[in-house]
Amino acid sequence: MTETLPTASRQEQKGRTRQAILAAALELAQTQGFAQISLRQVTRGAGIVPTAFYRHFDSMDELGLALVEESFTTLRQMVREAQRDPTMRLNIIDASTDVLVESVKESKAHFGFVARERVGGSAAVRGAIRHELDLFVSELAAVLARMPYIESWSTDDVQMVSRLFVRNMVSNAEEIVEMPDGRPDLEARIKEGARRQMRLIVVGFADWRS
Amino acid sequence: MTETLPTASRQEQKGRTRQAILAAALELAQTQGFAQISLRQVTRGAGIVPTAFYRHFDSMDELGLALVEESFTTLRQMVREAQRDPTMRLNIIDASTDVLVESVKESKAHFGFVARERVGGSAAVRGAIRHELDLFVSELAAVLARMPYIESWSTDDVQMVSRLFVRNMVSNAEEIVEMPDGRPDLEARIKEGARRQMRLIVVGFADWRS
DNA sequence: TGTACATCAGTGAACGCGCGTTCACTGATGTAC
DNA sequence: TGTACATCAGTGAACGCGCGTTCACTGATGTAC
Repeated sequence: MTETLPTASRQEQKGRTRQAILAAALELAQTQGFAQISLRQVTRGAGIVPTAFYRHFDSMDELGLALVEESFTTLRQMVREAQRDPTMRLNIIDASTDVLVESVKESKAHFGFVARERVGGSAAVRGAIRHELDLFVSELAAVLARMPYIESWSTDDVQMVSRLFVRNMVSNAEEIVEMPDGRPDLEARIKEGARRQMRLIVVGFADWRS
Repeated sequence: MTETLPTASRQEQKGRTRQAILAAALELAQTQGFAQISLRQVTRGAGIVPTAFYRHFDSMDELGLALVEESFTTLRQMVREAQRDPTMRLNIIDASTDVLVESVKESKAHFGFVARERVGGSAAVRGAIRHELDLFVSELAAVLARMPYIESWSTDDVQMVSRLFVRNMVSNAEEIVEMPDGRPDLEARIKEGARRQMRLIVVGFADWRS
């Protein structure tokens, strides 16, 4: 792409093109899956010529890994938001369900990317997502361990609860991503289901320990 | 393919080629995902020329739908086996976990196909799997409803339990499919996790009702 | 501040490749008499 | 049982297409003096 804005430094412009590539790839991946999209489709979507792609990424696999990174930044932001939420101390289950649903609706593309490519992507992308999800489970466990009520549990139990939470998070994110727009009834159903599942896990583990 | 066995009738031979196509596609889909494999790869694997493919399927999508059907036949066989298992009456949770793990190990390709293509496949295949899984949830609910202990629950609760069971079944099947061979320690871990999750669901719903 | 040169993001032509699909065909199996 | 014809699973050549990647290039931005 040639110069369009008067104040663009070389590196600003390069960054903007990189973002355009990432955005185009994320958009295309939503309908076809990342493994199905071609380098040429991406560059067409980003408004550059195919060969310019190589100024930013060595291969489609590297672009995929960049999208994994971007997606997990979004996920971690969700957890940070949840921690800041004051209603969290009063009612973990309802508050975190609300944060999950709102976050997923806000970043459908990133959550959908993780849910889809976790299992359907190329070997490299799949591996990176697995690794990030494992990290994420441990990070969430560290957060949960400091919560009232949970703080008395064993490390193993907290890790297990975290694993189940993340599994449910991925499942529910899948459902929300595929939810057609303008169906508040469906959203309420999914939310109620997510709440019940969380309660099942928390109550179940409390019973366990007693 | 020209005649090889002396007793092959035309339709027997056709059926054998069809099976070779299905087997080759299932095998290739395991490593690359069904959406990533080409008609020519499949026919190469099946030992026929690309154009012969059209004697059996109109398109790769139709082949995918045939694999969905085949896979769910395997899944339903698992439920039937579980129902015949006499230890089921005594301990639903342990017995059904055992049946699940054994069935998945025995039919990794089919379970992997469902877990993978449910979310990563083409629109047609994805849709067919969603539909079959919904049916499967209802069928399992009908089976569960006749179980001692559960038979007193509300229809809604049984449906919800069935949904959670199937969700956990898919998650655990994913893990077992990806399990490297010859790791009985990992298998035991997954089995123990699956047992705990089932117990969480069953105990959680019992509490619910009281 | 002005000039001469370096850098480098994006261009455009060209390539060889595997793809899905068409078509006319072959020759073994199946059927009618 | 033998012959003549029909069926049809699998063949092989050919096609146009989008793909990833190479290469020499252009021209605006950046830098040294």
